[in-house]
Amino acid sequence: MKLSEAKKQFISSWGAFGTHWGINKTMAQIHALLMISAEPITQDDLMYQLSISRGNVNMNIRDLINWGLVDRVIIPGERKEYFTAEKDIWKVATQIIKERKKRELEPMLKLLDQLEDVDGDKKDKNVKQFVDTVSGIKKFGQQADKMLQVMVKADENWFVGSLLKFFK
Amino acid sequence: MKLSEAKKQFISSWGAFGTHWGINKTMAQIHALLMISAEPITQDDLMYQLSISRGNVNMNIRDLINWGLVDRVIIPGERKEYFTAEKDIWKVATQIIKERKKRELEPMLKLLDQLEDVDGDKKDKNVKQFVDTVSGIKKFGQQADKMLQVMVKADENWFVGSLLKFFK
DNA sequence: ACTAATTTTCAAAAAGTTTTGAAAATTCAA
DNA sequence: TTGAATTTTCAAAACTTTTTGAAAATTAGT
Repeated sequence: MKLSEAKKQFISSWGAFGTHWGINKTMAQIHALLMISAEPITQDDLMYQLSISRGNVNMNIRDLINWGLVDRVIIPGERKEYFTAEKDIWKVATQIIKERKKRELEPMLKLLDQLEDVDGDKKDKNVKQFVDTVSGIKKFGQQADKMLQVMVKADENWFVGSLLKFFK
Repeated sequence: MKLSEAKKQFISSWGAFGTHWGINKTMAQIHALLMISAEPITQDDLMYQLSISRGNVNMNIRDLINWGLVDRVIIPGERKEYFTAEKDIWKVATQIIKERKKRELEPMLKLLDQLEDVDGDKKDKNVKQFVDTVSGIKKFGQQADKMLQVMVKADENWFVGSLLKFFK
C-alpha cells in the first residue's frame, strides 16, 4: 500500500475509533495526522489535508492542547504557528488516563460518596439494593483509580514496569 | 438524602457519564435504573420512571441485552416481560471489556497490521514516522489486549486476583 | 381460530453536536 | 503607529443521533 493511502486509512479509522469513545471525529483525525507527521504542521496544512474549515481546526487543536496531547511549536523566522503531537503512545495513553481520571472518575466517586448515605431503613430491600450497587461501584472505582494512578507513574516505577512486561 | 432523590441523581449522572464514553444517555440510564432495582421491571415501568417512549425503551433494552448487561426474565403467570441487570460491578466491567475488545480493539489491531507494511523507503522520514507510530500503537494495543484478556479471566485466576488486591 | 395484550419496527420529528465562514481580535514586522 | 498576516470567536447551517408514536407483528389465553 502506498504511504498516502495508508495515511488516509489510518486517519479515517482513528477518527471512527474515537467516535466510539466519546471523542469527536475531527479531533481524533487531527491527532492522528499529527502523530504520523515527521514535522510540525500549520493550521493551513490541517485544513487542506483533512478538508475542514479554519474554525474547526482551531477549536479542535485548542481542545487537543487542553488534553495535553498536542503542543504549539514556534519555528524561528516563521510567522505561522506550528503544531506537533506526542508520538510515544505510552505517554499518550497515560496522559489520556490522567485527564479522564480527573475529569470523570474523580467527580463520579465524589458523587457516589454522597449517594451512599441515603436515608432509610437498610432492611428495606430497595434501600439495600441501591446502597449495595452504589458502594459496589464506588469500591470498584476507587480500585481502578489507584490502579490507574500506579500505571500513570509507571515510568518512575521499576516494579510496575516489570509487571507489565509479565503480561506480554 | 431521600432514596427517590438519590435514585434520580444516580440515574442522571450515570447517563451523563455514559455519554462521555460513547454510550447513549438513555441506554446508560436504563442500565442504571435496572442496577439499583431490587426486582426485575417491565418496559412500562422503564417508560414511566424515565419518561421515555416505548420504542426508545425497546431499542435500548435490545442493545443492553446484546451487550450482555441485561436479561429478559419470565415471571410465571405474568404476561409481560421483565428485565433485570447484572449487579456485580466486576462482572459488568469484564463484560464491557470483553465486548469492546472484540468490537473495537481487535479490528483496530487487524488494520494496523496491514498499514504497517506500507511501501517505500524506510529511510524516508515520512515513511519512518508513519511506520514507527503505527507499530508503536500496534504493540501497545497488543499489550493492552493481553492484559485485558487476563483481567477478564481473573475470576478463574488466583494470581491476578491477588495481584489486584495488591493495588487496593 | 379469534382477539386482546404486548412487543417490535421504522419513518418522521426532535434534539444534540459539529462545522462553517466571515467578522473581530491579536500579533508582529517595518 | 500602521497594516498585513494570522488566529480566534461564535451565530447560523449542516449533519448526526436519538426519540417518538402509531402501525405491524407477535404472543398467549380462551
